[in-house]
Amino acid sequence: MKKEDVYLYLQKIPRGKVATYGSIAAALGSPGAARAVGQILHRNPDGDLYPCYKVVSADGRLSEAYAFGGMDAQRRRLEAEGIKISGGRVDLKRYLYTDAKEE
DNA sequence: TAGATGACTCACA
DNA sequence: ATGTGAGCCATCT
Repeated sequence: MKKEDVYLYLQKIPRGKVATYGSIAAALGSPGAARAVGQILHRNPDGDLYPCYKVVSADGRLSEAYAFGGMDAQRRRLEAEGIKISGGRVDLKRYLYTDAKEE
């Protein structure tokens, strides 16, 4: 799994949808590499170029350590796409996107 | 090159 | 519901 793949995957997520660290890792062929995805996003070179705000935890929770303004900025971006945030979480049942690559 | 770290996730108590 | 322990992978020291 390469960080480029993660960046590409992020750009493939349609507007109004989100993905979890685990789903991304799995879609890239490395289920269980959720941490690697986290690291890649953490070392993200350009948060404005890659929609890392569309990535949430397996429970739909946002990241407290979001590198570009924190969970607050992340929530605003998600809501801007029509995604409702309830209690700091999103409805994965409605917004989770998993139809990208599947190798 | 080896060891430690972390935007994770799952299982169990 | 909360706390702990283990597995996973890319990057940093």
